[in-house]
Amino acid sequence: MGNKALDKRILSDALARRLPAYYRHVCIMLAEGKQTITSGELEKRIGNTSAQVRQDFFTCGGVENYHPDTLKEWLSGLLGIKKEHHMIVIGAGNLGRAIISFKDFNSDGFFIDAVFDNNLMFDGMQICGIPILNVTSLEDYLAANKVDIVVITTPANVAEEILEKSIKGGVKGVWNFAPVDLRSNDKIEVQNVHLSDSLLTLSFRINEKEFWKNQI
Amino acid sequence: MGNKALDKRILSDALARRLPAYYRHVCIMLAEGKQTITSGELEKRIGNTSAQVRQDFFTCGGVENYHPDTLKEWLSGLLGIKKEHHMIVIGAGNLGRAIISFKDFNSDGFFIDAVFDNNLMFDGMQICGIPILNVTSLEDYLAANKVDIVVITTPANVAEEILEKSIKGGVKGVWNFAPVDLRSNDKIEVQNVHLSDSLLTLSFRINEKEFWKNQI
DNA sequence: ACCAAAATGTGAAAAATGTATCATTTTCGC
DNA sequence: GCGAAAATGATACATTTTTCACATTTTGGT
Repeated sequence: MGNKALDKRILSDALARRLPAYYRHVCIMLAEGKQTITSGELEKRIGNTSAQVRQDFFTCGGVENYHPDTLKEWLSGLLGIKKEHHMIVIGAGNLGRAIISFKDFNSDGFFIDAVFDNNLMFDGMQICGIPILNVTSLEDYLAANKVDIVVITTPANVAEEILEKSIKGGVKGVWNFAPVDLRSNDKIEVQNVHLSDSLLTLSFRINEKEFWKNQI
Repeated sequence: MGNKALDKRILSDALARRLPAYYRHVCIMLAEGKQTITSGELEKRIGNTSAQVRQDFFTCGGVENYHPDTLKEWLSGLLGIKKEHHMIVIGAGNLGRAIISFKDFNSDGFFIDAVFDNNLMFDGMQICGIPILNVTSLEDYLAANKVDIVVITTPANVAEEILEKSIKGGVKGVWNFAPVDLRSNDKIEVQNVHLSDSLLTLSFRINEKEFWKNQI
């Protein structure tokens, strides 16, 4: 067989970041009514080479054929989209509300069941039909309900504490927007987003480009 | 000299993504009143090895010393933080509002001057003191005002069009939150964020972990 | 001021990632 | 249904990225 997926156990971050893009473009092509998808077509749309697309698919165990439905099904399986994911959001600020109002996820089986905040003012209120609960009840909630993913949109100083409680509550993953670097471990997966960092990376690229223009 | 920064011209994405984290942690340490920073301390806080920190600094041309102020100053220079950056946001939806209400950037010289939307209902309104303008006036605005960075929080189908107008308007960078893969070129730098992709990557990691648990 | 301990800068080795190649398979027009 | 053209799967190769090793420099205690 010689397939890397079977002995490596953990696929590279680079690949893990490309997979959702493959899924996204396959869904678009499916919606466009395309009958066939080729690695060359994915190359054009996504920007990486067709060889890389094929290599990625190979690394992931290979797909039966390149029909849009097959590909979507196969990628769904890899990404865990077939299952339902129950999420809660910690922090009812602007970012929290923005994430709740995103409708994109729902079609892929991601559901937000509750929002938690420490501001008593919110008590009993709802956002987009989702109840806002007091964060003091978080542990009880986790004990009583199945929660797969916790979304952290709190300030930095409480993020670590939320992570601890999530682990104790048997949560599988944390989607962290607080500006701290939470770490994955064998109990929980963490995805740090760091919006500010991303803006600084952009600023860096702009700066770098101008620097080289001046050098010539 | 043999310093890579001088002949490579473009630093790797991996490094470009780490730089903001260095900056963030140096700022925290500075606020904590630390007198000295070591590569080992950055290792503990960020998670990558001290060797990588040193290698990264070396690749970027090297820093005079590891005093917090020097480091912050040096990283600021690399990231282009010393200059003022004028930004506008396209799309006054939830995400747009969330970004506008972020106060984190301002301290680093990033200012949001205006918001654009195609919904006439918003005309004349403000968000956090920032005026909402009609998107039809975007081109005129770009011609009349210095805009460094355009933030796209629109639906996917208009993102490409906004990019074109940004290029024509002399904008240096685009921070794109629409679920399309806009590309950088020699006229403009693009940073795609793709929140949904990041959630799917998390889902993939959770799924992958469970898969291997079942295999043993 | 001196010595020991710790930290840095740098080149080179090792590991990881991406690209190119090509035999085999599939598709498509006739 | 046949043959040319195109696309894939898998290996080999090249490049990039990370880690290692260690001479040199800096720090901190006595």
